[in-house]
Amino acid sequence: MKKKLSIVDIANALNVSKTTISFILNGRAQEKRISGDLVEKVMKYVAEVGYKPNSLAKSLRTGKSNTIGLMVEDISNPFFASIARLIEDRAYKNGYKIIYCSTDNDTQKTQDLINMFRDRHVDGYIMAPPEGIEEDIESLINDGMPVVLFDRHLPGVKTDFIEVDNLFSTFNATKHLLDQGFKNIAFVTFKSHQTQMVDRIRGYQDAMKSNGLKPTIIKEIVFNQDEEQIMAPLRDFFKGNPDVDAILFGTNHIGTCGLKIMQELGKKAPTDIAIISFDDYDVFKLHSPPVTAIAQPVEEIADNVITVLLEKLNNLSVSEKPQSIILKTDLKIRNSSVKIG
Amino acid sequence: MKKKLSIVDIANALNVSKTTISFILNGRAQEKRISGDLVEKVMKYVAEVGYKPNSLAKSLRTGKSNTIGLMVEDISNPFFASIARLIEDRAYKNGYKIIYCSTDNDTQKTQDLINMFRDRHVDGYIMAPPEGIEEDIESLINDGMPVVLFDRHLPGVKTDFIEVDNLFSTFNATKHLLDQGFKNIAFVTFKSHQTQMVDRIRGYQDAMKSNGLKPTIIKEIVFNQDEEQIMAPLRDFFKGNPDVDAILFGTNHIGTCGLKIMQELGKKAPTDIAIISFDDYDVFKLHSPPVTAIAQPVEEIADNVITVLLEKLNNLSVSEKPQSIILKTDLKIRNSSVKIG
DNA sequence: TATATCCAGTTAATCGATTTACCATCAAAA
DNA sequence: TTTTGATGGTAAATCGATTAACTGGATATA
Repeated sequence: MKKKLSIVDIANALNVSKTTISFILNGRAQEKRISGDLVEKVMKYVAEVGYKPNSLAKSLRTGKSNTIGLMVEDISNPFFASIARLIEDRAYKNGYKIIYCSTDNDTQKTQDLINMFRDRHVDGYIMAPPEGIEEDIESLINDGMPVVLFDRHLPGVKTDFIEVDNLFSTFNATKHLLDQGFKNIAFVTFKSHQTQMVDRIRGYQDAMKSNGLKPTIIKEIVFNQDEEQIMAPLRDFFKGNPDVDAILFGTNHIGTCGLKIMQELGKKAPTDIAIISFDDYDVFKLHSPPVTAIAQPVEEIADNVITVLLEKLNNLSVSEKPQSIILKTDLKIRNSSVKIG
Repeated sequence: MKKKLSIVDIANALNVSKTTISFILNGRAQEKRISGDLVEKVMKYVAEVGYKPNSLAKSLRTGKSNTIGLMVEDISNPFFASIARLIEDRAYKNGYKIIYCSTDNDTQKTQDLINMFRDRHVDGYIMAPPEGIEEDIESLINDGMPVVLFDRHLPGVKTDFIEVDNLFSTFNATKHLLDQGFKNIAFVTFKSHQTQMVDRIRGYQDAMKSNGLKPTIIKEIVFNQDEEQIMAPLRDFFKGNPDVDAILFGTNHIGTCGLKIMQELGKKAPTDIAIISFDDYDVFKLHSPPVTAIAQPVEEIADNVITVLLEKLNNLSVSEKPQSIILKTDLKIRNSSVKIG
């Protein structure tokens, strides 16, 4: 177990002060008038022995950790997993590491995680915030930490966020169902007061009303890690509402559970019930017949998130007006929502 | 922006030396004979002002970072995402944070990532290693770092690993197809010399041979982030082999791509071609008809991985014999592989 | 009486960097 | 001759913890 080299070892080996080594390694040689000869000698030796500065020590001194904290609802959800993946790539390319975790939409857990991130001196935060976390986020912002929210935002909190046009997306999807001749359209989703969910429900309601229909069939299910806790109420809903002819699901997860229940009950889409789900992914594409879905622009979201955060990390432009970026979704119309007969 | 409190601030406020504070906070008060009165006073004050030790400074001094580096092939793949999720949960419960990244099975990228992890002083490594990384892993182990591999292992390298019985799994799946009366069975997978893939191919070959058939229809596709790079050769394969009546796919990703191609070409499973894929997930469960799949015990894998790593982190039992844990898979038989007619 | 042991802590070194403040030397300018 | 300025660096403080070694006084033992 060879001991790791420190800057002192380098300094001693070359008979130079560690200050000089530090300046050279940080590209401040010119500014500090270190001779080209010495710079070359040091660089060569450093490369030769493979010396790398200890980043803990560096972080302790400078206060920067080159780490970004990423908090999503659930990293095993394909929507969040693919965004995490894209963010990871861009972050690494820019010299940042990612520490991530899943909040489970649990306020207490999220608070603990924020404390942990804080404690670890992450340089910036990216999060899909749960409810009730406003104060903690504000406190972060007051302490000068860059925070970028995505997928949803916190109404009172002044910070940048990236999300999609949820209201229009479900409005448009509901319209699509109405245009196909469906009337008893239900909206099934997770129970939540988060902005994205409120907007999705509103979109559904607005579309129904604009067609003179009552948007009354709304089923909200409590978020739970254990899938059976979601399946049970969903099953009840299907059994209790036999006259529903179309369902709009609020997220990919609940949409997938819905498909499972339909499989269980032997119901076919779209002949028995037409289906549209928020968040497109392979399950919907490959379902036969394929399921119409509201596709979020995952790459664009990830790109915008990391771009905004990097801007904040680089400019120290503290108090520019926060950006709100609203992206468009794409209603992928597949034949499952065509009314037959 | 309130300044963060340091141990010195606490010491000054209470007129006590910082050493004493440190001992108390680290539960060494008894051992160091600090009076109960003082302990109480310090604890109370610390709780009151919400002081938290700076973990960077702590890590710098102690050499421990309470961080685990997790490297998977691709965090957006459901198999790895769910394992990551489970590991994350257990790690946090035990006071460890996770830094993760995707290797893309790229040796160079993985080397860079290992260096980064090393640089960040992670306390332990969990990885699904790509090819050609043997030396780097050995160097980690020589430096006394705990390393646990999963999903595959590196034959020459002496370290713990957790994986499934790949050979039996594909043997069994192939047998199942043979029992159904299929004869022209193909094995389609990613090109790889990794142990899990070698075993999976062997399982297929052994089963075919044991039935007196030639296991010649093997298609290996180069791993690529860009899905179309996978789809194209796969499409060619389907078109070029019209007499294949069943396919065993080596991973969920390639299985999913296979389903997409079949959808494209209007081929139905199992009437046109029977399908079995390694790695079970929603896409296979919900496909109609559902796809038979080899389910890996994701929770068990994650559990074993983190348990073994935590053992290594706690015991400093340096040189016990490394454990090789081989778990069983479960062939989820669904009707798509029933030969009809 | 001299020495050892127990208290209840404290001093100072240390981890490995960054950064502020300073110091010789020499040439040119006043 | 003294002052100024550039050149090419270095010494020491600092970030915020942990930890080995020590201290001064009271009590117990030889």
